[in-house]
Amino acid sequence: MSGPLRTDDGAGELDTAPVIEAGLDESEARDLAEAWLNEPLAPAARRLLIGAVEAFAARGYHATATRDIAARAGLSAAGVYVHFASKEELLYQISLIGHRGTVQVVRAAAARSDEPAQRLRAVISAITAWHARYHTTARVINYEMAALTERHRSDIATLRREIDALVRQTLADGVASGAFDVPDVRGTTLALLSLTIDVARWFRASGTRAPEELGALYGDLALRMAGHRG
Amino acid sequence: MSGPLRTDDGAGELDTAPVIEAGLDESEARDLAEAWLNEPLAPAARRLLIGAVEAFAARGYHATATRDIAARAGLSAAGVYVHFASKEELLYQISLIGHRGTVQVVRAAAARSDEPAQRLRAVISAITAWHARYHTTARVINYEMAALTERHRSDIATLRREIDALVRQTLADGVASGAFDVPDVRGTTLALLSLTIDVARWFRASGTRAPEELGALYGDLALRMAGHRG
DNA sequence: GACGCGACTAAGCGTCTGCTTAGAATGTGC
DNA sequence: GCACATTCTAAGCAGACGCTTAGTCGCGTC
Repeated sequence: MSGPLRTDDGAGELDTAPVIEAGLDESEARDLAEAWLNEPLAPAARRLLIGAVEAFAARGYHATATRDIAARAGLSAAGVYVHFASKEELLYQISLIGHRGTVQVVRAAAARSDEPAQRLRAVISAITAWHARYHTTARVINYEMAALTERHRSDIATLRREIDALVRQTLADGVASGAFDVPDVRGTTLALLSLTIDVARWFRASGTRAPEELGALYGDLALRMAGHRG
Repeated sequence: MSGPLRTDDGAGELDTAPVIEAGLDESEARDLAEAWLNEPLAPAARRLLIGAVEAFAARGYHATATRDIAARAGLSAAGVYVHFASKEELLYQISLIGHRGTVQVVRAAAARSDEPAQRLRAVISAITAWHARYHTTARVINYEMAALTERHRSDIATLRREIDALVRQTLADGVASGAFDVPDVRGTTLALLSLTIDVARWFRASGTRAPEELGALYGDLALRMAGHRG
């Protein structure tokens, strides 16, 4: 079986070991930059996804030619279509895998504490660090959604809604317990997620701030925005 | 003289009357959506810029054909090149006019008070409201910068640096006066601007929040992020 | 009413696009 | 050593792309 990936292949969920680094060299950094892609795939398909992420992030989906993606993966122009049904399917798979990774990171962070303040800090700093570490992937999945078909876009929207609901609930819990002071829970949720998503736009690996440092800063800012009494 | 707009035409600065609305009807809303474009231009050039903003915002720069922009302006495909030297020049003019408008709005807001807390609130809520009201334009000028030539991109970067410097200075002033508690001024400035820019990504005119309401919310959040003692 | 001039168009240039087709190469099972 | 499936490529199709060219149109000037 196998053949090119098409939408209706329902792939199961996988365990993602959280990636933690400290003082890594260049080849480790490169491995890490591709660690978002933890699905079991044919080597050529994996190379295509990685090449597509790099190209889409650098030039945008529409400005990227399938020939360029093929070349990055060491294939001829036609080689793409052995593994993926279309250029859009490539984008969809990147978006799906990327969003699944984010959701898992968010769930893991939320599981660390039931206390609203600790949970909010953990969740926001985890999303922030993910967007910083995998900023190329994050750029593609956050800014190229318009290039997806309507069907695919609504699949992705479902995953995004889970993250939104978790942050909103954490704020609401904190208000209920008296730990937070939030006059506009909906608007503040929007602002918090907005803050973390925009990291994908400006973050450069060459900058001075490590993903974890940025996560810590944003975790603190989130507590301030929530009016945390501490 | 005249002829197609090219980069080396140095156009002077203009006064932009701030646009304030309350209870507007549909045609007023449409006028308002185009109020970012307050330069004196030949009617066809104006229609081209407006059509280009709509098309670029909806589909992205690279996915937009010059034929589509021409059609929106009621011209033939070749008509574009009577007024603009290239598709990139069209993007650059949009970016330039848009950024000039933002800078003026920021300057006007900053001029309303010397007191750091009031100034921060005024500046952040003004940038936010601008990004919400002119969200189509804001989307183009914030997310299509990579499509500009290097020369044009660095022109735009100069305008953006002014906004960044003003916010950073306001935070630093507040820290110096004891009004703010900001452990990381550089990082908090980044977060504040990030918050306002991302409005362009998610804001829809059909949503429930008016630009000014969102500005007020974000102005309050900014004071919290700055650790304002109030 | 001839002239000049800027605004505009019909047609088309060379190139690039996503994707298909027909077939070669490679590896596996028996 | 033959059959089969899979991976891949060379070649190319039909259409779209940004932009140019040659020329028409309508208007203000004298």
